[in-house]
Amino acid sequence: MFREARQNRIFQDVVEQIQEAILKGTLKAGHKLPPERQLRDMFKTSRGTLREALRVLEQKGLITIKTGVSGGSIVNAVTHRQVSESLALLIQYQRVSLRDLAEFREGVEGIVAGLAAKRANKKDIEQLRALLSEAKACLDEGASRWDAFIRIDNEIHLALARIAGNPVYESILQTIYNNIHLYFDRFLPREERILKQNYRDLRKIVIAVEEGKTAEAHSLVQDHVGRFNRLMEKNQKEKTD
Amino acid sequence: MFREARQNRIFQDVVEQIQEAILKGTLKAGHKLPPERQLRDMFKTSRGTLREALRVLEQKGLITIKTGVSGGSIVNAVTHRQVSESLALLIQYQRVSLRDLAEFREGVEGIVAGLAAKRANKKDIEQLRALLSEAKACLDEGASRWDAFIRIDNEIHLALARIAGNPVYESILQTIYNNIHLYFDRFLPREERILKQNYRDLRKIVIAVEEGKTAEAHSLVQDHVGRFNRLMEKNQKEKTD
DNA sequence: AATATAGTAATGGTTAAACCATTCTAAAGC
DNA sequence: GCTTTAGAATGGTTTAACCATTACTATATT
Repeated sequence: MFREARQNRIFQDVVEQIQEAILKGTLKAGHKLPPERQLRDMFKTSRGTLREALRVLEQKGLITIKTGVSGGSIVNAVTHRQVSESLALLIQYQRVSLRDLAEFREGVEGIVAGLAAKRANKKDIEQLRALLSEAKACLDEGASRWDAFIRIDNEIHLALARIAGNPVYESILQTIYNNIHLYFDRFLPREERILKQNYRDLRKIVIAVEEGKTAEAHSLVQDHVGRFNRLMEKNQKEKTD
Repeated sequence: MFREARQNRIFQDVVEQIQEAILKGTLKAGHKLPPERQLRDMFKTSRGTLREALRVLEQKGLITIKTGVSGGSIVNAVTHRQVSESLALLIQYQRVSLRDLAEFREGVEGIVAGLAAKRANKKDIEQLRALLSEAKACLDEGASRWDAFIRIDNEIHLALARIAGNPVYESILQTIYNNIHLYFDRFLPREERILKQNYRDLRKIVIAVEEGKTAEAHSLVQDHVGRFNRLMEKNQKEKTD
């Protein structure tokens, strides 16, 4: 299955071989790698070195490691993986300001909405409609479901990214949404008036996508994201004053 | 300097502590961590576990490890680091098509150019002008410097991203340019006519930025990137036919 | 029979001590 | 003064053992 390891840094060679196998599709998502002690023999190396290699692969997001019997290293799907630690780190440690993120989202999500309007098929529309009615339901149930509403709101944005059909946009926005909740939790005002406004925005957006109106979808999303961002920014100012 | 390690996965705890110190600025870029054997004592763990932690930090791009006396783990700068392996992996293994990347660049670089035109100061303009005359020089020296010309072309694009003043756009575009050369090398036709056209594009773009014409900068860059992409795509088709 | 409980084995996580490989520095020799 | 060589400091690797977690199975209890 694998070559014997060579090179200065043996673990690096092991990483490359396994990565190669995963990315070339020899090892498919969901497959389980042999146990560490067996891999050690296959690569003719020591367990410590092999574990350093697995650590790197885990950090790259290529495998997930579980303990216990029937645990082990499981191959992750290559697509849809987070575009990365690094962007996540930048966001988490706020080297990137809320304003920066907001500006980015306004620009990029506008483009994505335009593409989505151009490319949505019948099934995509159905998904958007389903999310929309979930959102409505949350809103009707009152304050207890507001967090669920916000989650669905995000899902609609990510659905648009998927529908846009470009994995670059999709993975980047996914990374951003995976981390932006840090800001949402702190600065997003939970008021019915605001959430209802959001719902009306989303509804208009879905309709524009459904009717294939690219320019309208673009500007609607831009406005929606922009309004959202200004709200958070105002809230941020008030909290830090 | 550090707490003693705890948690299920000890190396994870070590990673977090060192990462915290780096991102909070306690450990500054260029600083050297103590040798492994000393860190092992500080964290009251074993060298193997400690090395797994260092491997993770290295993979995250937070430290660089060198062998030999006066080697060791050196802290990297947090900013301007690659937005990541993952996007890089997607590009390198061509899970992302040239078409996807092209579409992304057309959209995003257009936005960035608009922002740059709005925000460029005198010094920024000087930098752009300098790059532009370097590019001209390469072009005049003929075919031997064409690769240098392409490099400078990329630098101008990245300069615009920096001038736009949003680290999110900047790091993402940097990651893309760090990897896209794989496509350039294969599919970019080296013809004087094309490079000259590129130079004229760049010149117009710099002038638009200089004069603060945001909309013009936006559409010029979009056209420039678009033309470039169509060329590569045509070349890709011919080569794979 | 259904359900708890305890045992068992497979797997990753950790430790320890030694040795190897690389690289800088300083002493030795010319 | 230059070159060569020896030493030491550092990361890289190996080995062998033990610990911790978890799924499954056999047993005991109801």
